[in-house]
Amino acid sequence: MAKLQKSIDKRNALVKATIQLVNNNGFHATSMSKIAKMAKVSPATIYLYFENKQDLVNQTYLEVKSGYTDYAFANYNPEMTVEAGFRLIWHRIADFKLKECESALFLAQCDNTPMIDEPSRQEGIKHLQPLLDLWERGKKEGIIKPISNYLLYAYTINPLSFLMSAQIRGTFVLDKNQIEEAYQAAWSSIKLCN
Amino acid sequence: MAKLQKSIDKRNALVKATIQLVNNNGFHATSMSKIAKMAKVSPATIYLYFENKQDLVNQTYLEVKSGYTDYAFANYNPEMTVEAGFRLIWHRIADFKLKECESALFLAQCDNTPMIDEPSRQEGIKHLQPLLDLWERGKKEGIIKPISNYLLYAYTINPLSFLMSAQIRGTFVLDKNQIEEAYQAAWSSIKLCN
DNA sequence: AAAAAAAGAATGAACGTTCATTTTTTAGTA
DNA sequence: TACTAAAAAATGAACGTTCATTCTTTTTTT
Repeated sequence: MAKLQKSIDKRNALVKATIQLVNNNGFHATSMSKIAKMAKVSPATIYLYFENKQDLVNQTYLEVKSGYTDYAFANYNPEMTVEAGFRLIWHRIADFKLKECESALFLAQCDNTPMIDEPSRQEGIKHLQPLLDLWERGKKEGIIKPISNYLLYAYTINPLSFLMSAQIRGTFVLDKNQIEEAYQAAWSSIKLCN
Repeated sequence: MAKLQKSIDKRNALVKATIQLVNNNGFHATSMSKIAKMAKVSPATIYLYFENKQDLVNQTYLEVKSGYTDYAFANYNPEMTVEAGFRLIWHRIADFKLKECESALFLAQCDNTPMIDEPSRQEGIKHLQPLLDLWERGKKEGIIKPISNYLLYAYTINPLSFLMSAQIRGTFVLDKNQIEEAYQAAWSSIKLCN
């Protein structure tokens, strides 16, 4: 196998091991030696690919985050109507959170603890811009309530994180019907009509 | 000072130190000796009040959680109409999350990492029952959408956690107007009317 | 044969927890 | 009330372990 491919494989194994260990045991119980063992690599090898533990976690976060936003906007086109665009993006995000739950769970943990440093967190937020632009357009066109983007996010996208967690914890299953109900709840919370 | 009071004070200091350290540095960076130092106590003393670190964290979680639900339902009365009851509980929860943000931030971290063990987590959920009962009544009366309580929670209560985090991170401030906008978003996402 | 990648063993520091001792509180006696 | 002895509470130092990271050597690739 080519050297480069082997390197990529090893790096990916490390990133994947980090995600799985943090998901199952929490960041506090995820040590470098456990990551190394799960990735079938020497602890010392990690330091050929990452500066230190913080760097490993930051890079893992950014990789997962951009996988998420790439998926969310993959077939979005800014020419769409506001409602169609929102429906599309919302469903892509729902899809991602429910299918790629390993990634989604990891992001939920990162977003709620200080395990990620602030620069990486800021970097991760940038990728959501197309959705924010869509919302601004929706407000101008009088289709979406004229409220802060934080509110719009809190009431349409953030609930999906909670539902994903509940689903993983096994207390609840989101079927197709419920996803549609969730979409209706999201849309009715932000649409402007009477 | 009475012996009992002194004990209570010390226990409270330990619980408070745990909350503050976990909030500021994360669970992974919160050690027993740091907790002891912040509570102005010897590390050994912690073990007079708590079995071990996990027990300290579990107990802290349950204490904060019941403070939260006590506040939420303090002036709620099951005789109220569905809409009035919901409005009241929602505003109490919003109040708590924005004023007692130390507690709220701690709970948000607990709810998104495996730092709390499963029995304590289950215990913490029980206290929300009055809200679930209210929702069931609302569904029967045709006032609230006939959807899962998980969805109702995700779209009305959970967004407040996100807004609280954003506010603490300083990227956003929720004023009185915005709280009312948030309430309208929450209510319009679950109320039943064409 | 030289260079790069990977390894295991070793590092000091920090961890959660316990131990032996000291300090504080309590309760009984004068 | 003042004194004292037993009990309880609290301590700092020390325990064995594990941590993140580095060092030296071996293996693999060029």
